[in-house]
Amino acid sequence: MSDYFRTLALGQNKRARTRNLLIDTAIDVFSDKGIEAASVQEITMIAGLANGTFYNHFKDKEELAGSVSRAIVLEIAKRLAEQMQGLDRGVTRVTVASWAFLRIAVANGNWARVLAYQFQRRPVTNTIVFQYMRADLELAAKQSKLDIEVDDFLLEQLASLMMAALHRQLEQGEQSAVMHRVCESMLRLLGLTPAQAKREVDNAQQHPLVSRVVSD
Amino acid sequence: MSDYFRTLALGQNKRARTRNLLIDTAIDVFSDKGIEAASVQEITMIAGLANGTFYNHFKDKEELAGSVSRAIVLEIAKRLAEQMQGLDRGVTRVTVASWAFLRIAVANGNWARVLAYQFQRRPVTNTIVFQYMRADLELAAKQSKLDIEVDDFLLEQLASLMMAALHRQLEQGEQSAVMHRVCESMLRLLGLTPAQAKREVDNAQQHPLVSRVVSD
Amino acid sequence: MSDYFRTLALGQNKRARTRNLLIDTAIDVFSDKGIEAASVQEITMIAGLANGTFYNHFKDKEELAGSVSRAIVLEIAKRLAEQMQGLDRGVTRVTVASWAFLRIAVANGNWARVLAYQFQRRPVTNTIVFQYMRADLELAAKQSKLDIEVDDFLLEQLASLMMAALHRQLEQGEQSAVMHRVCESMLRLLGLTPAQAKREVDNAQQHPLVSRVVSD
Amino acid sequence: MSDYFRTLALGQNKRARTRNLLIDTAIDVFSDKGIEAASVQEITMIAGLANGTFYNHFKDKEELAGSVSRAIVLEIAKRLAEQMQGLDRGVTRVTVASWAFLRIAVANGNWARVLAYQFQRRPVTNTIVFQYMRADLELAAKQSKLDIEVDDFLLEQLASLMMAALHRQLEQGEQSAVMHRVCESMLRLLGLTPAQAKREVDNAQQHPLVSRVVSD
DNA sequence: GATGAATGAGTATTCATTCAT
DNA sequence: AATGAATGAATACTCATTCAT
Repeated sequence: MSDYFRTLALGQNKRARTRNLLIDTAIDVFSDKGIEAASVQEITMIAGLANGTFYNHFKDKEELAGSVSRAIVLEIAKRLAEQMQGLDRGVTRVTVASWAFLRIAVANGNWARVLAYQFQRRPVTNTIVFQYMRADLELAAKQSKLDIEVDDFLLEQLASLMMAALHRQLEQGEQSAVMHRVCESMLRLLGLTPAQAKREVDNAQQHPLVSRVVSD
Repeated sequence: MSDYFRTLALGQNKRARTRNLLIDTAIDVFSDKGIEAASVQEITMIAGLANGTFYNHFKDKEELAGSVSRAIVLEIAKRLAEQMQGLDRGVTRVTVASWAFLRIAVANGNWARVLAYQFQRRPVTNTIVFQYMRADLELAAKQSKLDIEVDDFLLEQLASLMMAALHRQLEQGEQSAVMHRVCESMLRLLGLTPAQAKREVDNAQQHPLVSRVVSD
Repeated sequence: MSDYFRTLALGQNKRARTRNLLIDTAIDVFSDKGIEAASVQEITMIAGLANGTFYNHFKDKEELAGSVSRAIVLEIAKRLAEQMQGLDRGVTRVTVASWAFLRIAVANGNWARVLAYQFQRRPVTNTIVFQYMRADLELAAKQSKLDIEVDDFLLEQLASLMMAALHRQLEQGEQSAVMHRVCESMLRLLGLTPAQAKREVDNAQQHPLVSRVVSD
Repeated sequence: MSDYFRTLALGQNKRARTRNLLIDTAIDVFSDKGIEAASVQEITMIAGLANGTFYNHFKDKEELAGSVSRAIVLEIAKRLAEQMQGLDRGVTRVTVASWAFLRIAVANGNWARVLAYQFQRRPVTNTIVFQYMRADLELAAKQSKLDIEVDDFLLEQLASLMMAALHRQLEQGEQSAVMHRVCESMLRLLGLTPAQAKREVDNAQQHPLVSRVVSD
């Protein structure tokens, strides 16, 4: 059973610990049977809490689902932000961030599943990660004179490609080939030629965020 | 209220007529509140039928959802097949078919919504339309020496782009700009340069399946 | 699938043939899942008839259940009557009849099951077989000066012993040991000593109705 | 309305009290219309509880039926055990226990009905009462050199005789004659002569468990 | 803050029965 | 006689939510 967020809250007060226990449990249950099919009762039971405790922390399942995805995305964003500080080339940033995002999500199988479920329900493009992505895209567009319009629809298209990659890997296990390919697709979509796209992705693969992940 | 499939069944026996009435009603209800949230009771009530009648025609809601999407996709495929007989250029076929598919789905607002809901639940790439798409892609790859691998994952990526376009138009109404753009994206993803992609889509827009639709 | 009663009705009119088809089918379904759990719809479907046809022949499931058990019991009684004409010793008649009844019922596995189910629902002691049984008991009581009172309660006790034997054999297959034992129990209940009871049953086992059955 | 088990739970926590309220109510409803025909809704309504409360205590009606019969049988067994401590003669124990069991069940009219219904559904011979019975039978067989084989089938035969007596008294009211007679039958079945059986039952009738019951 | 028993609306599903064809 | 589509009452079961302790 996941204990990621519970562990993060170890030093905090009881309220925070119980809340994160619920989030950890929800990640497991959501990823197991989907968000719709999961019931509050099952989550609290598995968490070893009483039924009513849930409502001391969340208004309803919807709020929980939002908190869960936000917590996951925030956690991934935090790791990305730390390591991408040096990069100042937009295209590289986009490529490395996409690949690393997928990698981290899939490495935590349950995170990927929950994000995939949540993406079906509400667009993810307004999450923090995609706000960073938008900045990187604008940087890349300016630097590389890309033939694109950086707007919501572009982000949605890129996001849906990433989700297609998540789905595929949830069925077939983590595969760097899938990530390589979807990153190429994203760059092609941004206007790079197949050859350029391939070269960019090959380079990105060298970045610690990506390569280290591959090896561990 | 939709009456598309009911109308198709006008000449047939009562069983077929009731069945298609249920399908028409389900399209409305599904598109209104989603497939999960829709209840059998609501569908039968709106259809003006008794609760139990549903189960004379479908095992459960899942079977209905499958029948509904299949009926819609088949209907779209039928229209496409008729009009695309003359086209023998792979890239053109892919472009026209994608645009026309989107156009027909969105023109029947409820069809698009149901397909979008169903796509979240099961991959649509094994439906008839995507079997045609695969053939066209193989043709295009050979004729135009595209740098792609025609496999399931390619289809899934293309499908997810189309669904992104559907979603967008469901929120903001039918827009040829959105379709133009997503078709360009698809072609870029197949390896065409932005300029080539734009030219292809501009040409496709002249095809009756696309332009006529725009006008009706 | 059973076709016993259908075959009996081969020469008769269509009404009789359909009716007996329903009876045959009901025997199968009743014996498979019990009378309560069986549904009219399942019976007609398996019979290859339309739903509504049932009600041309029976008022409801209860009437069918009655007809089915009556048909079975009558059929068994007919076979017994033919072969027991020569016997004029009451105790022998009771023993042979009981054993033969059990044997025939169990040999038609489905008959035994249906009788067992029906016995739970209504006392069987007013069926024709038990009317014969009563006569034989009275004969035996007079001839052998048995210390019994031949009344409904005696018949019910004997019937419940026979049903216990049926149940046992339905679980474990036909076993002459079970029949031998339950017949001894019945005779003990009628006041015979264990030794007498054993002797009577040993003799009864020679009777064609019993021994022939054992061999076929 | 029964309140036997509710009363037993008076000192316990609310959960136990509600549970026993459901058991008491179920005894009434089961005995009124049978276990199959009873509905969960009716039971909760009569108990004055909400529909869903049922499922906080029992998985389904089947589990309730099991709990109800177990509670009844356990209660009867408890009373028997207390009062039969002095008896060390197997045949007497069997006779007294059988008679007392029947008497207690019938005195609580609804208990007898529920047991009769449940017996039709699952063999009762593996309940606690019949485990005691088996021990007593083995004792009796050794002490009195009975010509019997103490196994499941013997218990089933004896149980079915007892149920025949229950049925009879449910229709016609409690009658010591019926009990006297079925106890004689049981002893005959164990190999006693009619005269011995009668004497044993006459003696057993003097035992407090039996005679006191008769008087209260 | 946590508990957990109780609630009751909501949903799926079955099935005997009717009746027009 | 048979058909079979339609009915709708009946029932089981789930689950978000409340609230007294």
